[in-house]
Amino acid sequence: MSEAEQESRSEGRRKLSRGARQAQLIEATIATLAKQGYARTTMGEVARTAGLSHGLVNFHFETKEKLLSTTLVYLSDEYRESWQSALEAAPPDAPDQIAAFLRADFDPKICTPEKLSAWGSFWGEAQTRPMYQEHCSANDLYYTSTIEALCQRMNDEHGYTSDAILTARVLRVVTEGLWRDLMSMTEPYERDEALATVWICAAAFYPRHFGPQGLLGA
Amino acid sequence: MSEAEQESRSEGRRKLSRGARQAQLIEATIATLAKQGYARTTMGEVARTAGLSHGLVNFHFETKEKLLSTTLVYLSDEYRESWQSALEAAPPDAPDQIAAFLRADFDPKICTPEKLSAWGSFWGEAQTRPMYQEHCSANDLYYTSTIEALCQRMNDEHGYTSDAILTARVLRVVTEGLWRDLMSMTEPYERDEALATVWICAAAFYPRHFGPQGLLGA
Amino acid sequence: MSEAEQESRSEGRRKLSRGARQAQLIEATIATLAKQGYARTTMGEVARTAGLSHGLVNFHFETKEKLLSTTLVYLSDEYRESWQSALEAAPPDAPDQIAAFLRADFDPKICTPEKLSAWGSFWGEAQTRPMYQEHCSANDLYYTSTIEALCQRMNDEHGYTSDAILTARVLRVVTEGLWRDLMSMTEPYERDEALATVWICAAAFYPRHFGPQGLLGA
Amino acid sequence: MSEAEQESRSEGRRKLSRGARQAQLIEATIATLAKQGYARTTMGEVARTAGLSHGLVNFHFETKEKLLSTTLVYLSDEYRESWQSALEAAPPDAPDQIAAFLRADFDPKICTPEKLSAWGSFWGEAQTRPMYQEHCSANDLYYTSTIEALCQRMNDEHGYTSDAILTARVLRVVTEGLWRDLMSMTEPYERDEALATVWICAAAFYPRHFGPQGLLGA
DNA sequence: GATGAATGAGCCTTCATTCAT
DNA sequence: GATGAATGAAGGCTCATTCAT
Repeated sequence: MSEAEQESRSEGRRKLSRGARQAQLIEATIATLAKQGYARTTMGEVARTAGLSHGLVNFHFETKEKLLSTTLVYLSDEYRESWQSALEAAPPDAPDQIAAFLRADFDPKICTPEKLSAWGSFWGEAQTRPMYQEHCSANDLYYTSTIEALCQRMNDEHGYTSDAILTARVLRVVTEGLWRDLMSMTEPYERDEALATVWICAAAFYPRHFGPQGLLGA
Repeated sequence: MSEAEQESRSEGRRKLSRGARQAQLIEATIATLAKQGYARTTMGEVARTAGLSHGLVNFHFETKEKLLSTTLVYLSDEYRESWQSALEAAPPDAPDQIAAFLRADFDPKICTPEKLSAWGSFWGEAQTRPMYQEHCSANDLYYTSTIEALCQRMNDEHGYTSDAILTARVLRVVTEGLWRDLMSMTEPYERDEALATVWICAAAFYPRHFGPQGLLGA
Repeated sequence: MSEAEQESRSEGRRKLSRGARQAQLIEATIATLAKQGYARTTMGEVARTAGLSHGLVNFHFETKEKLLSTTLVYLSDEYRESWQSALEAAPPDAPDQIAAFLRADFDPKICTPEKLSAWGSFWGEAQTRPMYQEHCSANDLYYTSTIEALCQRMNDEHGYTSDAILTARVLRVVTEGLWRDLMSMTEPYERDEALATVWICAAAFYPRHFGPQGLLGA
Repeated sequence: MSEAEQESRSEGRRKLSRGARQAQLIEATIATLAKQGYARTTMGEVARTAGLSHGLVNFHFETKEKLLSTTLVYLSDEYRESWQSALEAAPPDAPDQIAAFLRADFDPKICTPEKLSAWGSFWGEAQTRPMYQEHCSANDLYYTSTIEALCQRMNDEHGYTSDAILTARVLRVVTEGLWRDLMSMTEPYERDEALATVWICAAAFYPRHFGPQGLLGA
């Protein structure tokens, strides 16, 4: 990105490879969605944000819908890759995996105000629902089944008894809800505090591991 | 609504009081937001949904923004009144109050797919944030401080020790997140299951009162 | 039209009934097709020709295609009505009917440079062929079968022997070809001379009736 | 064309002589005009049809207008050369010359659906009239004066009395009209039948030569 | 009050043309 | 010669808003 940015600031006329321009335009789309909202995200505004002509956006993406769906796929895949690699890097024990999961959701690379706002645009706009289903449901199902399996392992391997499906759902919606706070509040709390909030929730369900005495206690 | 509906079906030309027409148009706005999303909610579509003429919407609301902000205020106030009266009707003890609170959030009158979708439109659309702040922040602050006070009373009066602010936040964002599930899933679970989910969350924090053995156990 | 013209020249703001505005816009479309050709006939140009805003064209016709097809239907029906009433007004004998037919094709109301040019736009543009088929083939088939029947009657009732189908086709394409001359030549001959040309063609096939000695001789 | 086709199928990158590339692009332009019509004939579509890159069209023709006018000149000259060599190959007597003329108009090389459609695009499009005048009027005048002279010779040398100018015009517009039938009908008659039609027209004017008993009778 | 014709700003998209590579 | 990225004018269409009736 840094190269693309530098490029757009200095000249903007030089030719760039297809991939580099598309990445640049996806960045501009995320920024525009965050700043203007879905309804006011126009091709012209995206082009202006990128410092390019509006014709170029169509040259690379053909339609507005393709630009938006590509952006959504980009966000969705980046998010999946983030928590996947976090899980791989963490110890295999269920509590460690859940801890890595929660930390990944509030990773500074993923949990930026811009990206959260862009997510919010897609979530809120009824017309994007088919698009969302088409491009994100696989990732979302994967996410849900992964955390459900981990909650089940907390019961099987660590002696907890809460309903795994519902507990997993709570952990997921708390994360989403905290994201919504971060993106919509005029003066939101810090990412750290959001992580602390989901942590006390995990502690409520799994006190021996996430509570003050637990090894994973904040 | 029944009166308004009857009206629009039979004649649509009879003069109606200011208030009745406005209510009719707000209903139509909610329905349109839910069906089309924010970006495709046009004055014409609202008028068509209401079975009224194009110009009449402007006659009653002057601008699109006023129509939308009035609709938002309507939703926000209806919601506040719902949980307020639920609290008043419930026993004054903190656990009963919290239980009433949670039940009110999934009351069939409030928690309809249409209204949830309309909420989602306002939440997701960055451009509505100033409008949301202006019209809803008072209600939202009231909601937050009420539930925070109740969580504090759970500590003070019933011997729990969780952080009241964060616990209240968890209960709020779980509710919001479950709403989002209900509005966006193609085949969402039932309202009952959503209530059960927030309930096990409350049980995790307040096991003696919301857990299986508690008097309020589902 | 006179009222509409007067209207558009003086004010252009007064409201007009749906039908009157649509007629005015169809006139403007014909004029634009004649002046600019199909490819440069834009909604904006039609609106400018009519002295109205471009939004109004969409208000009345929704799409450019509907505007053009309505215009085509208008031309096609006007033409059919013209020759039909000419046939009705003429004596029933086959030569008189054919004579009336030919005269109708060069009637000053039908055979104006503007309308001929508009016809030419539809004929020449491959993309309008489906539209033409849909809206004009019935009228065209009616035209063809009528003149074929008359040519057959010339054989049956007046002792000629030429192939009725082919003769009818010659009369039709001569008319069309003369129209093309009138619309495309920089200095075309007069309508009278066009009529004289088709007449000597009829005389070649039916000399006793259309020739110099015939009662219908020019 | 075969060479150009082979070229574009195999490699498309090999350097080709200026003339060969231009011929290839003219063929592609004719094909595009026939398939898409004038209004939708774009540089990109021509390039795609030719299997070449976008920029190459501009490299060879500079502007769209030059591409189109070159194509028109190509068609016009090819047509003139066709009937000229037909006249040269035919006996010098006037009836033979006229017969050769008519046959040349429906020669399989000239009278293809694609070329007729391309002609139609130029005829119908008012904006091309200046271009047509500039590039084709000489050929057209030559055509007209040639056939008028032949009709005059039919009177002078073979005892007919019809008006030579008007008869020549009839023969010309019948040909043009038959072409229009061939290009626009969904299920047109065969080229043979078109030739038969113009033949009976000639027979009507010159029965002793083109009629059933005439030496040139079909 | 109520209707719907009328306006014009703004959007998405197409496309001729230019030009760096 | 040849490619394809890049530009910007222009077109079709939508829609909030105004206003005569």
